[in-house]
Amino acid sequence: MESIFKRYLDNRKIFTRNRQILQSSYIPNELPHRNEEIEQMASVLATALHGDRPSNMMIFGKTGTGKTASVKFLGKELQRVDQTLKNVHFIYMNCEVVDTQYGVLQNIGNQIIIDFEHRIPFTGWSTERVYNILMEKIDEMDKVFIIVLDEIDKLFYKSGDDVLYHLSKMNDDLERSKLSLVGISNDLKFTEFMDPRVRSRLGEEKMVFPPYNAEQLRDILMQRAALAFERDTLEEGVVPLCAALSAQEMGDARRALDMLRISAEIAERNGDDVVTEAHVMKAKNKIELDAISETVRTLPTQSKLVLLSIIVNDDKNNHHMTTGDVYHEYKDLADIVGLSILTQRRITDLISEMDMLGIIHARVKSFGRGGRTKEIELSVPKAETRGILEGDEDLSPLKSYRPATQTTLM
DNA sequence: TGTCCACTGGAAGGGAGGGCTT
DNA sequence: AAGCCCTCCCTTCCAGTGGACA
Repeated sequence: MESIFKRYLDNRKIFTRNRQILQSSYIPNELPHRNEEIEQMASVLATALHGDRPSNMMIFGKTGTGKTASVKFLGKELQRVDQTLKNVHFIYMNCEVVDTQYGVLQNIGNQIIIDFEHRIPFTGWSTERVYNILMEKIDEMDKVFIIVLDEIDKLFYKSGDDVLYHLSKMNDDLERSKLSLVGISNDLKFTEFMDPRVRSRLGEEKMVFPPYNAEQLRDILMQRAALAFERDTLEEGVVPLCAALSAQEMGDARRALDMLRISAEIAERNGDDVVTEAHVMKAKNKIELDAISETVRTLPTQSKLVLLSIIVNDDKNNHHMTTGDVYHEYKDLADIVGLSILTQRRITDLISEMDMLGIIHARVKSFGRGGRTKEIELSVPKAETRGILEGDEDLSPLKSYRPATQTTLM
């Protein structure tokens, strides 16, 4: 019998074995169009090789402009050069994941402390204690520590500048070791709200990564495509199209790489030998849709319920609803599914969160005597979103729920 | 010009849940 | 076991507000 896998075997391969080269997390040996930036950062960080403290640095730039890749690249290089001297300890962390005071200190600590029984527990200790142990350990090692805080704005917005204050001050209290901070952010303005002392200490050096243009994106894609694809598997227009589409999206290289990879995956799954521009367009749609459904799917249950309330309102031809409208509907729905009913104050926050995620659009508007409230609109496709929400177990009693008080305008 | 609506969004704090310390 | 600590999710309280309307 012919195996169902046969047609996949017969296929010419599109990818080489090095498919992961197209992941944005992959750090290539060379970063096209970032020489200047890397050079500049290197000149600052090189101080560390002689055992001196490099200036603290802030790096700004939109998503996918190569900030993280450049810094990680430098970290790798630094450690390679430093192999004999052992002067430098490079620490990287992403503050979207580690976004509390305690978390940051704990994370740094555990990157330094190798022996298992002395690790810092993820909860239980006072922050001060973690700080003290950390400082002791750091000083004891007699090295230059470069601590990279990626997406530092997230940390700041969530937990304030206390950690940053302490970390930037730690250097003054160290006797042997030295510590230098590198902050990465895609938000240029966030430092405005920081304590001026922290701000000036953190921003001893500043850099801005400009977005890539279509041409530069093309070079980046070409470089990786050469390694990740077999010969003659890409139609000529594919790379330029990915580059052009992503250049419109603020020159996001990550996006461009994803698009290229997904285009090829679509082709592969179709059993096509060559990736065409049509595949790219499909990939573009898929990326957009996936991003939305992923955010919706990972919403907390209460937020999902609020979102569903917004959809139900929209169903009632109420396309511009207020917080009050949503809250009314929400209470009904929560009652049906047997979820505790939160206060309106809390719902206001959930609405704002979803606004920030781009799932809905909410703006404060005054209706004169009608009061001042948020006007809320749905900004995701309704049918798909409803489908996702109904897939949530906690919301299953609401499957195909339609409001009893359906107001029809006809 | 003032009133007044329907919230907004800050502040403070409670309590549950994780886990350490003694 | 009792006493801590830190974070997360949430409540309570409330001063503040843009603008239609009287």
